[in-house]
Amino acid sequence: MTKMTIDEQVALLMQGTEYGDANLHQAMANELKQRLSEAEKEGRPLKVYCGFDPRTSDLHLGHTVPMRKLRQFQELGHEVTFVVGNYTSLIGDPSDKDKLRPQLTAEEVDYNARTYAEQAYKILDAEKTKIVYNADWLSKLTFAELIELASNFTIQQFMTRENFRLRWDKGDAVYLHETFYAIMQGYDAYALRTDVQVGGTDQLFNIVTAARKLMASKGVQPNIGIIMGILPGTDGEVKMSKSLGNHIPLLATPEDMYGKVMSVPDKAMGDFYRLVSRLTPPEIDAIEKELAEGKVHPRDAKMRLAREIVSIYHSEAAAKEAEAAFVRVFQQGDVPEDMEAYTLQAGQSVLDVLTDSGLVSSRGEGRRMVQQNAVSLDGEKLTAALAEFPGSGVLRVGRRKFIRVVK
RNA sequence: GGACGGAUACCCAAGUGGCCAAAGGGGGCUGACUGUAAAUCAGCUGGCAGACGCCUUCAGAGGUUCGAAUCCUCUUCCGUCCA
Repeated sequence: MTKMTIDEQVALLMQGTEYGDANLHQAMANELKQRLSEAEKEGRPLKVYCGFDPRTSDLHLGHTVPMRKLRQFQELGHEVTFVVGNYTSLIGDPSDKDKLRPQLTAEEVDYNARTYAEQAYKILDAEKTKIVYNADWLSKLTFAELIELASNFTIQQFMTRENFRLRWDKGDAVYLHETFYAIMQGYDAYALRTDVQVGGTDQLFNIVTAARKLMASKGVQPNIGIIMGILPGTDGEVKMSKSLGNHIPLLATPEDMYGKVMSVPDKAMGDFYRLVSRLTPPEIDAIEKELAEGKVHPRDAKMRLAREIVSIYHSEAAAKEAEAAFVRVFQQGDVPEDMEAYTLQAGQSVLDVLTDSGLVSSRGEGRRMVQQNAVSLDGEKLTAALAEFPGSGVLRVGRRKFIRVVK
């Protein structure tokens, strides 16, 4: 990447951030700018870190938002540390939930941490990434030290946090150990002596309140918080999450990933561009301007986005192929080029084939699909569930389920 | 430790002896319309059969009853208030 001015760096690094408060945003941007120039004068890179909670091994696009940000720092020549929260995971961060999270076993955390890092290297530059485990320092803290750390905070501070507040007001349990999470995260920042900490809006309190306060009390310069906006799911409404079923897994096939991106509502396109693409602020501004002026069809802007995302996790070639398949199936109403084959058995009814091939999960659902005109063979609607299956061809159920039936 | 209240299908939530496979909403699916977008409209949304009907399901285990998601007992989990 060509050398950017400090202002350009700040613009890039603040892209996609979300502080929920203009003053805080401005304060962080100012501090970042100042810290960048200090570092430049001293001829050192900024130390940047982000903690990852390895509670799942199946990452999706939403998890990559802070990683993307770390990558930007790397490209600007800064030093990135990837902190695996193997100790904090034992507690379970209460931040993004209105419910208590389950605690994981050490083995689960360990397994997840490894697969997490592997997938993270799709985004991060492995050469330039340092991976550390926070159990290395957190497990050594004594009770006396914890008391000292904890004395920086009041119950009131925690109770003003929305997620605790909500639970408190609802009369739900707020466990004492949940408050340790913020303290531990703050201690991470202190232990690493970093300039910048990246995290999602759900980490705002941990990063901006807990970490900064704790660092200050320890006499080190508080870290700057880069608080990333939340990536919405394929519904465009709420946070991407596997449990809500609106996620795009990193391990999705190119076609699937492409299709899922295309199904994202237009209104969420900007968030996707800013949070999970490699485009720079000026490039994104240009796209949004063209969209606003009607020079670009929203569909085409989204196709570009889909291509971009598939390119990151697969390859440019795979993205082109996925796009071709998408155009073929959904824009031209044709069938995919390759699909699974199913061998027709003698005497099978339409319903038999639907269930046996796994296109539907029960005979009831199969009947429903037929009744609802969702089943076709080579483009001909099949309207009798119990009729004998006509013969070989491409069997389609709904918009996106296909199978090749052969004899 | 004491006194209460709760656990219903993917989620929220009604239902307090038969008319309950269980209202309503959300979500999901299908169709129409589209740009596989949004919005909108219509239908579907436990399993088998698809005409009647049968089976499994309302935290778990027993019981009362011709009949229980609904009543009783015990168990598990959760919450509230008091200490």
